[in-house]
Amino acid sequence: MTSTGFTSHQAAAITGASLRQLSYWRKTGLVVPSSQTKGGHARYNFTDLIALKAVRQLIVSGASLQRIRQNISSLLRFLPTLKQPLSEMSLVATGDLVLVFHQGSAFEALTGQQWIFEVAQLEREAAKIIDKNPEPYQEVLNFDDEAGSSSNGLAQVGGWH
Amino acid sequence: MTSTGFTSHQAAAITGASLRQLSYWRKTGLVVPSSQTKGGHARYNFTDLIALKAVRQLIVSGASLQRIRQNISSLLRFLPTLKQPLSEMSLVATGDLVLVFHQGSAFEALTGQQWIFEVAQLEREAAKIIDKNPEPYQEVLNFDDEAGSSSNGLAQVGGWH
DNA sequence: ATCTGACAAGAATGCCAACTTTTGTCATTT
DNA sequence: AAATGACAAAAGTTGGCATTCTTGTCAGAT
Repeated sequence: MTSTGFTSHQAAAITGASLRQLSYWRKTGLVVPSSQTKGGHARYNFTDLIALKAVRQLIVSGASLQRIRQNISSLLRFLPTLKQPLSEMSLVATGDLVLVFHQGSAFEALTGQQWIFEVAQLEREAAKIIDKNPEPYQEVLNFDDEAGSSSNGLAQVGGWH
Repeated sequence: MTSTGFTSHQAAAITGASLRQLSYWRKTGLVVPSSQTKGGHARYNFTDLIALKAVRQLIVSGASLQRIRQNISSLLRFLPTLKQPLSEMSLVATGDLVLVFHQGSAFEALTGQQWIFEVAQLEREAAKIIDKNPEPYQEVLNFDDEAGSSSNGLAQVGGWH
């Protein structure tokens, strides 16, 4: 059985975390390497690296470890269950959460909750409302206004929380 | 000059906010309709609706108005400057910030800061490190491990903050 | 119809002090 | 080379209380 994986040094170099941090996160269970040598030395696999990088990025983004803890372990549980190739996945580590972008939709790493907002939705909503209550002023349907909205539709916000 | 735009009622119905909220947000400057009737009645344009929907979504996502204030006004300033059609844009309103997804990259609405993480980056980093420090254990480059990483690359976290 | 003003409940924020967590550094061990 | 242990500095959290912000509801004005 060859012991594959990244050493602490390598993981630190790749993810930008310090060895001390890796050690502490290991000890406190935030990110535990998926395997280790017979002598007890850490060996991180690539999924571990993803978690480490996410933690590192969250810290850089201003989150505290205690907040991060809520996300990362569930992210690690979340990743292996993904059917689609991870290559099409992006992680966005913001203030204090991790968003997983995958195949055109977004999930919140903590809950797996869907988070993306379909582009056409706000526009459709607007059109629907206008149909029901035709207003005295007529040009309401003309979205090509001074705000820069081009004719082919706009941004949209929506979703279900 | 025809007064185009959405009335308060319409804007409320489309975005899900209450009339009282629209009123308060108007009064406090969070989202001010871009025009109004001679009688002083609000007329929201589509860009305003985007902002309203974003605010609404942030509230639903658990953010407080006071946090939201930091984002929305800059979002409104941000939108009209976009050269690309807004149709290709998505907004993700998370905990307390707005991410603008546009043409494969992400911006934080407040600062316009780039936020997306290129897919190949973590993998490239890993390969680079391995090249420099060839390890005793050899299979480190084999990312097809039990964690579900498929052969065509993995997730990635990165970016510049 | 839509806005404004006024009252009140509920939520969020700021501040401060005690406490806990996180990280660096360095010495020691395996 | 890598992990562990110990000490200390820096940063983050908690709880309580006063203050401020948000929102609903309702009455009145345009």
